[in-house]
Amino acid sequence: MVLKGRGDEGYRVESAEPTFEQRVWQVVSSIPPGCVATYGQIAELAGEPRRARHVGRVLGALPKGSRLPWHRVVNASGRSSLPGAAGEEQRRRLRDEGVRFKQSALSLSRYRWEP
DNA sequence: ACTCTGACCCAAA
DNA sequence: ATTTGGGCCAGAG
Repeated sequence: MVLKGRGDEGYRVESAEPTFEQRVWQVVSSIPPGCVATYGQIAELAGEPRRARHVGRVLGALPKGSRLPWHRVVNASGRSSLPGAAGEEQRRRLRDEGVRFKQSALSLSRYRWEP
């Protein structure tokens, strides 16, 4: 249970409805192996269309050894949005799940997760 | 209080 | 195939 101060409004308990961040975690964790989802798709599934960017921010804030399958999230063009080594790491993990790349881009029509 | 910057997206040009 | 402009808004300085 998390208590969060809000200045002049005292404290409130954050355990009732999940925050956007928590919904993102939930959605990402349910992407099956060998499938991918786009940032925009995650945002939409989390109930906040047009907030794709924030999904990226949430994922970027994940703790180092997170068990969340962050590598299954790619951008709308089927590419990794991570720079350099991180991007290669993501592609490596996806290849390990059977995803094939064509010049560092995968086919969304083929691998996109459809809940 | 304000500016800058994004693990983004998409329609239009 | 590429570029551009607008939408979005939480952090960091």
